[in-house]
Amino acid sequence: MSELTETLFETPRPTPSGPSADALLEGLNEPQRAAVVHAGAPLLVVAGAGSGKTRVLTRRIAWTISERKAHPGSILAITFTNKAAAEMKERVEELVGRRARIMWVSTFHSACVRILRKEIGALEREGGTWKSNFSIYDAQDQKRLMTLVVQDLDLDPKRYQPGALLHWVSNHKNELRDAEQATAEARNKLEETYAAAYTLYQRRLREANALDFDDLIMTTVHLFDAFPEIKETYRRRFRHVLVDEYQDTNHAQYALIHSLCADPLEQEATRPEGERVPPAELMVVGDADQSIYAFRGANIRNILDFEEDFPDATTILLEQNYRSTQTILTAANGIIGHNKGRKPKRLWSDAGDGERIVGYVADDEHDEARFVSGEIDTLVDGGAKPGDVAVFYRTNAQSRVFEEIFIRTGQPYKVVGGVRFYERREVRDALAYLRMLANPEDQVSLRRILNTPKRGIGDRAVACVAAYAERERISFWAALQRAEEAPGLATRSLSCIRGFVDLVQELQSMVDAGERADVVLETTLERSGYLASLEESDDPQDATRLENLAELVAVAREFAEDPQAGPSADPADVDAGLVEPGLTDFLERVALVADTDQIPDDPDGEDVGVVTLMTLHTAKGLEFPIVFLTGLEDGVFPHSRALGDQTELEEERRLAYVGVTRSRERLYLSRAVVRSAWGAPSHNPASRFLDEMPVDLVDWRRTEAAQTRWSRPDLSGSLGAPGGGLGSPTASGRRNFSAAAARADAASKSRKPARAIPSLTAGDRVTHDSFGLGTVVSVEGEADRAVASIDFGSDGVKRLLLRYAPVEKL
DNA sequence: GGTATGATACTTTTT
DNA sequence: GTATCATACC
Repeated sequence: MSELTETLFETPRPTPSGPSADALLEGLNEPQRAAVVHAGAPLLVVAGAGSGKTRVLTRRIAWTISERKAHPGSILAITFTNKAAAEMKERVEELVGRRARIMWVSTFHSACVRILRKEIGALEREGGTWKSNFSIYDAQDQKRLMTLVVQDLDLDPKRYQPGALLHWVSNHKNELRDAEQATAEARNKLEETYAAAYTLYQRRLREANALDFDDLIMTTVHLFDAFPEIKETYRRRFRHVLVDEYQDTNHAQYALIHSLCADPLEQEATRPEGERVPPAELMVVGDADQSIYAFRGANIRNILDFEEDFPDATTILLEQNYRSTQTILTAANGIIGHNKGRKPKRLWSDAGDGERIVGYVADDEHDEARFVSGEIDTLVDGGAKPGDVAVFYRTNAQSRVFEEIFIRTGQPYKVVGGVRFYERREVRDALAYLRMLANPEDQVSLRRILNTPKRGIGDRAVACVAAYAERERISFWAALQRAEEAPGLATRSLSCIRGFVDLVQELQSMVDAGERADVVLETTLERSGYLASLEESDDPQDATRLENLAELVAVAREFAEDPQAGPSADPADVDAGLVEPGLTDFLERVALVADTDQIPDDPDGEDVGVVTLMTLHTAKGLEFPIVFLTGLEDGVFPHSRALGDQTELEEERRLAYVGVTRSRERLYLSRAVVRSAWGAPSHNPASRFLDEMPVDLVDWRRTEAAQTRWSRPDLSGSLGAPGGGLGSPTASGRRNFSAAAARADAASKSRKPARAIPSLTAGDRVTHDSFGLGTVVSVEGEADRAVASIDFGSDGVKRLLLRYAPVEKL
């Protein structure tokens, strides 16, 4: 950071008149300026990787406020993560001062929660209306609830896997199709069952006064449809709507934006001219080439069709990259150029060619990790900071070998993602207690902690109470309070339940008194015996659990003392007195905030930072001077699930594009000839993405270790002489095939024989965990390894590699 | 009702 | 490699 910028930050807060127009446009190129000052018609900014889109967004907001005199409260800016939202707000505040605080800058989900907390009372549910203290169910809660639904409907959980059902439900919600519609559209027995599960699942959510992530969006859209006057309130309020990462929006999110920013026809018909609410001014920013969440419902068509959806739209293209060397961009362009049907776009840089890309073909994943580790040592010796280095991989499981070697060599590192803090068992248990206290109808949370720690309320007792609740049409919590009346309950169980009910009531009185979140949490952990049970245990893991709980208490305390600090804090709410240090607001904060704090900020000055490990998905939006892109093998990256499916392969390619463009100065590419995936070693050919880059950009290397290995007689085999040119990754892969075979053979001797795949033929109906219901089109292959083409309806035909998988489990 | 054991499946994932 | 689940036992 230059002295100049530092002084700039130290100048006093901008006066109410704000910065000068010149300052807001300073340092921007022509298309960037055009995007900042554009007024009126909907605007699409196609922003290539590293083209300064965040700068454009923040400057545009500042421009709108200070030059076009928009009220900050009339601005709604949507980002994909809370971290991005916090950063954007901060940067706008630096430009226009404190008044920027009342803007809404948040994720789709947070924005919807804020609307729903205020308005959801308008919507009906069984025996009343929704209450604003609703719980928010995440993936784990959803799975628990769906498991209960499968039990209630007496379905075979093998045939109807909760995960597959949820995927199906989620797809419907993203498309704004509710359970009634799904039921009406069901064309066969199987789909009817799926729809029945959807229906009951939604009923259970309503009974629990709970919404899942997808509901947050869908319900808001439905609310706007059902109550035009509510929609109008928000249309009047938001005059300027900005959406970041538009390529990752799904249909429901699109509909939400559309209802705020399109000129509704029905309005023109029913209202006199003067009373119409004109549409908000819309700007969306995105890059179709970086769309990597289609598998989660994101619809890349939203960005591709923008000009048709908003007929008078303007499009601005940002192609100049300010991040990477031309070498890196040429490689990235080479890869992404292989995708069909994309709008032409070519990133360029005036930063010069820079370093050549380094490639490495490893013997196996350990060798690959050794190479990365050794290379980092060399770089650090040459003056690089460990914090400048990132290691990317396709799946979280691949992080292990890197961790092993870094631990051994003493290289400090940080893994981003994987098992997150808020997904740890003890943290979720603690939060389940709190959620159940805040919303006693929340059955999933209640049942989670009912017998945690063990207090003698087992499956039998739970079943009795559940049956009683069902019969009396009362909530599970109400049934617990009246457990004496439940038939078939053992006296022993009954007294255990009484003890639990007393505990909860005592804790609830604390919540009702408006006690601070951290106090409630600590008391709960204490009185419930949860802490004691961990303290008594001699499982070493439980010591860590205690630490994590202490950390959670610290988070709660921080929140209670200053509700406006923290990544998703919304000063607008705080100023309006909406956020209180109590339980509901704390729960909302943790429900919608992932552990973004894990990602280290740019290391400045003395801080050398540590090496960062993460998946390619997590890497999106970040940048590092030095990047290692590992596991470049067909079957790993691109992922085996995507092989043979054009659509998915293109998404993998975009992921490769994202990975490559994260790098500023140096890029390393590596692959392993043999890699152990769950038990058996497998031999994978070089990733096709390697062949898609211009050959002359990459220097292929090998190390001493690899040389010795190849010259060992038992490993070199008869397929070819060791050594020789290394130019082609495919050639060296071949050479090592016998090594792979030898190891695979040795491994298989100590392993029990693989189970054959039961016959699977065209026409069979199957379920898949992610894609839901499908019909088999064809199967090719042998006993323990086959490729099946399966038609998953709206998801298209997939080709899946089956390994020892029984049909039903696919 | 609780616990130890073994078998089994699962490895993209922001909210 | 590991988390979850079913089962058999106490």
